[in-house]
Amino acid sequence: MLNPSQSRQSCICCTFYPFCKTDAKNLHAADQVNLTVKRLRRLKRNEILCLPKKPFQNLYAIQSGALKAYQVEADGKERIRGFYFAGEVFGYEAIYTGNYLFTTVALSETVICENPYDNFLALISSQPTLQKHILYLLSQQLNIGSYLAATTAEQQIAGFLLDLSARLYASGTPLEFSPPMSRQDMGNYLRLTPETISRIFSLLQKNKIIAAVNKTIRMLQPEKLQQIADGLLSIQVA
Amino acid sequence: MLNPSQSRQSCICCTFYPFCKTDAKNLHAADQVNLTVKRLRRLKRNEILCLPKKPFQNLYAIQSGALKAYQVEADGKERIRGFYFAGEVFGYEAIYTGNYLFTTVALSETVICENPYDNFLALISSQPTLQKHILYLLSQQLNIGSYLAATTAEQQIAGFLLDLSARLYASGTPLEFSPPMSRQDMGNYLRLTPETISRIFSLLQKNKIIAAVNKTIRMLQPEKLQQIADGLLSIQVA
DNA sequence: CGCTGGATTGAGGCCGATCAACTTCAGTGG
DNA sequence: CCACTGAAGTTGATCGGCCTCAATCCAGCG
Repeated sequence: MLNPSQSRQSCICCTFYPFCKTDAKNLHAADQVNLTVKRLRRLKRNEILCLPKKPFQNLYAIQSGALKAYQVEADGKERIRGFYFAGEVFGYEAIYTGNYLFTTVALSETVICENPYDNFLALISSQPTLQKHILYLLSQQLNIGSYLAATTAEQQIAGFLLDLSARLYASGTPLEFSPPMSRQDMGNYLRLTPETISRIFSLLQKNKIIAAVNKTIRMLQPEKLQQIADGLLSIQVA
Repeated sequence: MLNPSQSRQSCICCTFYPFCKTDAKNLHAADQVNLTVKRLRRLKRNEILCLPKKPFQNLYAIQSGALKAYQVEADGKERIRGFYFAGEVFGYEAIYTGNYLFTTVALSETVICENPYDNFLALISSQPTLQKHILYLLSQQLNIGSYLAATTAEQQIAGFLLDLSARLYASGTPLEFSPPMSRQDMGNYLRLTPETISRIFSLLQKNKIIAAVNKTIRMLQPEKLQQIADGLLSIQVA
């Protein structure tokens, strides 16, 4: 599969590349079609990408940055349903309902490629390799968030950190990364309060399992983090 | 989309029909290919369909019955990751990892259509309508289990019941259905104990919101169930 | 009829939520 | 550069919902 650890400032590092070329020299007929309809967009922090009940039209390939998708529940509370990072695609859920379900905002400066679904269908029909890649990406989405099924807070948080490190691909070592979302957002997503997040982060630091300096998290003992996520290890309180 | 309320004893009512015909009179070239590889299988109750780490090869279209997919966690406990009913497709998650992740067993007598993935890819490449339908089904899977994000037990259970009623399509009214899984399985899936499931079922009955006779559940006030799922209403304890 | 496993009901304990105080930090303007 | 401000993060004390453990009930079945 594609290597998402590269910089994603241009199409050449997009998750759809090389199926969705824009280099003029490489254009085929199908790419020509594609070129006319897709559109690069740059979102500022907190800028809204889409709103719920908006008719589904586009899939979005994230080139850099991060998105958060949330619903406003009937009781008025915000509930975060997912985060989307560079190399991933947002919008699949809306195929089923025909409308976007979530309010989606950029967590930081974010570059996305807007791809109309009709065009997308035509594109993957003409390119079996791309079709396979798309199904792969969709399958990935089905697998994300498995740690949400965990029962204890420390299991969920450990799983979340491991997931982040795998999906964020910090430039250097994957053991160090900067979550683009607030503790509040983490807690909301994991159905935990920011207080609980904070407490467990503190315990993880006291046990030298992670180190948090500024906004950066370094995993000192990822294997222990995995054990915690698996329910094989509990954090020492003392 | 297809109407899953029909009986599903033959291909004519499969979720892939009419894309995946077996009627000799309607065979096209692509169908011929398909005919040679797909295979109907009948599973007995508790019969295992697939095991974790088995290389991914087939997608399974469920014609009748129900499947439960679970993992055995590192700590040895069983954790149910999903239920699959007639008209749905099982196996998408495995595309990403290349191996099946779950132990999958039949909850009752179940008829499935085994479809090799390579053949599946070829099939949908040749049939844009089917491709669209597949993406629709995949998107549906992404939307299932949204009630798992709820915070309270009664919200989750109410959401689960509404989900069941929509996906089980009981022959007569959708307000009455028979969950094919035990309380234990429900609780495991929702991260609740069977005791909690039982208690809340009792409360729902005392409040005349549902009626449970034998294994059958009848929703007396589905709108209240929806309100509970949405966090707008709490069950009266008295 | 008794056996067996699931379902139900009750009593007490623990984990995470709630509420509140304090600290840290980013952003702003003097 | 520093003071001010408001939001985010941390830490502590208390509360409540769900889990745990246990007893009982019940349906299915030989």
